[in-house]
Amino acid sequence: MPNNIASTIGNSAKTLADEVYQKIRDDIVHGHLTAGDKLKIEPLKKRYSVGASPLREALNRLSSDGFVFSKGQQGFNVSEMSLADLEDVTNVRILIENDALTQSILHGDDHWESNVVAAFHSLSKIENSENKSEPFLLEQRNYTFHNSLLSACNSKRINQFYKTLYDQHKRYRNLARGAKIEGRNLHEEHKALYHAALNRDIKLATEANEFHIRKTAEVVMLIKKEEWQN
Amino acid sequence: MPNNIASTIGNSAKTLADEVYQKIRDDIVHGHLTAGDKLKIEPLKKRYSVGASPLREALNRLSSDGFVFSKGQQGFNVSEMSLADLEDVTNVRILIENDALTQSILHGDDHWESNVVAAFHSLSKIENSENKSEPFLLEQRNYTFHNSLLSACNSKRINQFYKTLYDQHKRYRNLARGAKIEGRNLHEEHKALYHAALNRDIKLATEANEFHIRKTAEVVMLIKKEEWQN
DNA sequence: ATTCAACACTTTGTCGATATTTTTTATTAA
DNA sequence: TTAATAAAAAATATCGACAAAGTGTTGAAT
Repeated sequence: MPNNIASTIGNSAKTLADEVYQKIRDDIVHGHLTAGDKLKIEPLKKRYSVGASPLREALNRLSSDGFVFSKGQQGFNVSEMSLADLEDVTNVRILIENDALTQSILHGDDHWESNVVAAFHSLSKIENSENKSEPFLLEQRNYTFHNSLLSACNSKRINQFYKTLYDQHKRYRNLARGAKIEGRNLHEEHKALYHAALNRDIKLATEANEFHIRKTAEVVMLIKKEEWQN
Repeated sequence: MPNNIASTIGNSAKTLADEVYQKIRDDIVHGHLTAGDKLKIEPLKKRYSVGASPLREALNRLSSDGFVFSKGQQGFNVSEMSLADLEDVTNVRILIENDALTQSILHGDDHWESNVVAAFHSLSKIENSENKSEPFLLEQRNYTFHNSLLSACNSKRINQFYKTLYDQHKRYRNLARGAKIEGRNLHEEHKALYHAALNRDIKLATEANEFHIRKTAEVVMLIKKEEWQN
């Protein structure tokens, strides 16, 4: 019967390695640690206020996930970004997410439906408004919506892989933050996906999902084309 | 200019953590470490003759891959096996492998073809013979054949995920080793897959692949049915 | 300019100490 | 006896210091 705060608020007994794993992952996804950066142990110890052991454990997990790469005896680096890699994340994410979506549509019950409805409503509310002052909130509700759609997929592996792919894609998406996008209506894309899913139309829903993901990737490609000399 | 043996034979500068990762993974796949086993640090240090740091780093990577699970502050355990999990590996492996196979058939060149031909020939040679004295050799050539089929898939993520899924499936397959299988002709299944792939018939090839994988899973289910109370 | 050797830096791995947590055992009260 | 509680033991997670091994660099000699 431990009566510390963590055990009363949440249930998860997180280790330091878990925490620093999440922090570094976030920093990579949001670009605070940029592609190719060398991840030296000593500076990181100070930055995240942990010892070498949990740090190295976190870096090992991140390299399994593909956010970091380690080679021989040369330590760790933040994974590189490239056009080819963006294409890879995009294709694999579509494959995995469309499978999850299909499973969800097949197995989703009333509870699933109402979650989707609620998430879509929350997202619509700030998508429609002209007030773009809350990019964090928008990102959060965007994730909640997409996640609700897939939440009735009961494959442990698909769910885990999907989360990794979502964040890897988000890392690319963050490169294009603030870019002016011509002729794109995000809300309409979400709406199409939403209605197809609730109508249990697998073909339409997966097509809408693929379109949505590819569009996002295209925006990034357009902006980074020259930098990646393609 | 290091002149140790490793650098002359192979190229990869492996760390102790890399080595112990592979050893533990092999021991799990081959059942030397059985489902649910507690992986205590001290005994493992002696068993693999390494210190705690590389050991914990290996265990962390294995838990990312799903061979091991770690919860809160309760150390590491070998992942459990169950009917539901076998179904999950099977389904996800089919999804991933069929995508890889499709990509391979689309992009495979002459070199790919000749690799497939060679691997199939090697496999056939020992599959046809009555001599079952070499299960290790058979397993090796089986892997080489399947791998050659997928080798023209150029998605880094699919390739990595596929290897993990193959080993997780192999872990289940090993449960049924030596079981008498009625009415199954492995060679015919491989042959169908082989010809469809070389004929660039994606539909036929992926169907043959799915059939092959499901058949394997069925054998395991049949044997473990009661034990898993289904 | 190229080669080679000495140097510094980084990473990897080991070990031991410590705090925290979990599990087990023992004890007590009903 | 059973159940609840307290104490003891074991295991885990973490840190810091140090040794070993590898990498890269500098600079002199050819």
